[in-house]
Amino acid sequence: MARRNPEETRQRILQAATDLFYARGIRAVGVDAIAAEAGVTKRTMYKHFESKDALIVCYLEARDEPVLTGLINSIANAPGDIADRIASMFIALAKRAEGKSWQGCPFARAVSELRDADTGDVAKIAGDHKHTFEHWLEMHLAADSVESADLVARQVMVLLDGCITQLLIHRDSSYAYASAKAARCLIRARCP
Amino acid sequence: MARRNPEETRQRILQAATDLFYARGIRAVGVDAIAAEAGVTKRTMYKHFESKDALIVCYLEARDEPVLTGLINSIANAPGDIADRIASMFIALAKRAEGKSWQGCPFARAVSELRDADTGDVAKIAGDHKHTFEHWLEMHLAADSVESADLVARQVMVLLDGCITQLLIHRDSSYAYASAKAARCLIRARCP
DNA sequence: TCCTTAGTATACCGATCTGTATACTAAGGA
DNA sequence: TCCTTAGTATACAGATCGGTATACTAAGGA
Repeated sequence: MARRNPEETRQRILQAATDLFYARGIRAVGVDAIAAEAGVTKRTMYKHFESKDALIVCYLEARDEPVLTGLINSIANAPGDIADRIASMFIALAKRAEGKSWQGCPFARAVSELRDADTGDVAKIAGDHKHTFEHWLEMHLAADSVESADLVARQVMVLLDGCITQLLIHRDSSYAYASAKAARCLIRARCP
Repeated sequence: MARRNPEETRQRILQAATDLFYARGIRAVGVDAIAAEAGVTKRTMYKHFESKDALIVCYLEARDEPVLTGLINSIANAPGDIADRIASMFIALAKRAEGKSWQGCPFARAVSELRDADTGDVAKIAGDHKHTFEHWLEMHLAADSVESADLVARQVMVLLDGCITQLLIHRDSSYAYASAKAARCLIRARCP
């Protein structure tokens, strides 16, 4: 089976790492398991990624765009004003969290798990990801003439990650509905 | 050094496990490191705890009361009405999160980290802990005549864990201030 | 005095961890 | 034809993992 497209092989390895890291946790998954899942020898894996740490970084960097796209679509494709549309994001989240394969936010979980090692890189990737979405929210809130769009965007970020944590612990979608109501309230209300 | 108080030895082991699990993560810490930190041989450790899994469970169960006490005190000892006092909890959290030893919520991190193994036990302990505090909040909100105290308590829980996640990722206390304002708004506002 | 208790010291088990070494194969281009 | 490329197969190194076995010591109570 030689002479395959190298880029395609690289993607298969990255996909295997993504599936396993997300499902079981980063520290819980060994490189042997990743290579086996990708249908590739460990030697080939190390030709494409110099170490497990590098693979972890690539895994997180690769999640940035699809996760953002999913969140943004759940807002952009919803009806109503900006408050309704952001509330819809929480409802969409509740639906996804019902599936067994849903395991929360890969960025928050990576930061939770890797507390001493290369926390620097991981925290930066996670922080950039969260900041990107916060900025997107701020712009869209401002476009709908919401006052203090920066503060409200930040509060929605807090609600989002809090909602994810509650869903992961309780597996009870009513936390998403409470979060949706809170978001609507914070976006619409004129708070002192 | 024989003939020590067994209960005191057990506590020393549990304290070492607590320090290491919280600082570095549960999967990242080996039983050898815990025994060494406790100044005890591995053999002694296994006389007090039958396995690492049992030690993990004891670690989490032992965190329940002190964590709750800390949160409750940061509310009970603050001035103002219930909205002000709950807002103070977020400010106190921001202060604690400035310290390097602060690493977020031990329960949420344990659930994040242990996704396949004995997730059952761990998720139950974490869920009970969160529910206990949510119930405490609900009672105190109701005592101050806040409408929909159950909903508002749930929303404060979402804000709390979201705030912790943001603080852990960004290490930026302004997220706590935004959370405090959100909590005040949700407690005081009459939302549709 | 003797036995139980609580612990130490040390060594080991098999498994798994990240990572590397050696040797081979099949596809395609010059 | 021959060389480079992309990969396989297998084995192993050195460390660490959770957990156990053997043999010993020192403090107290009966």
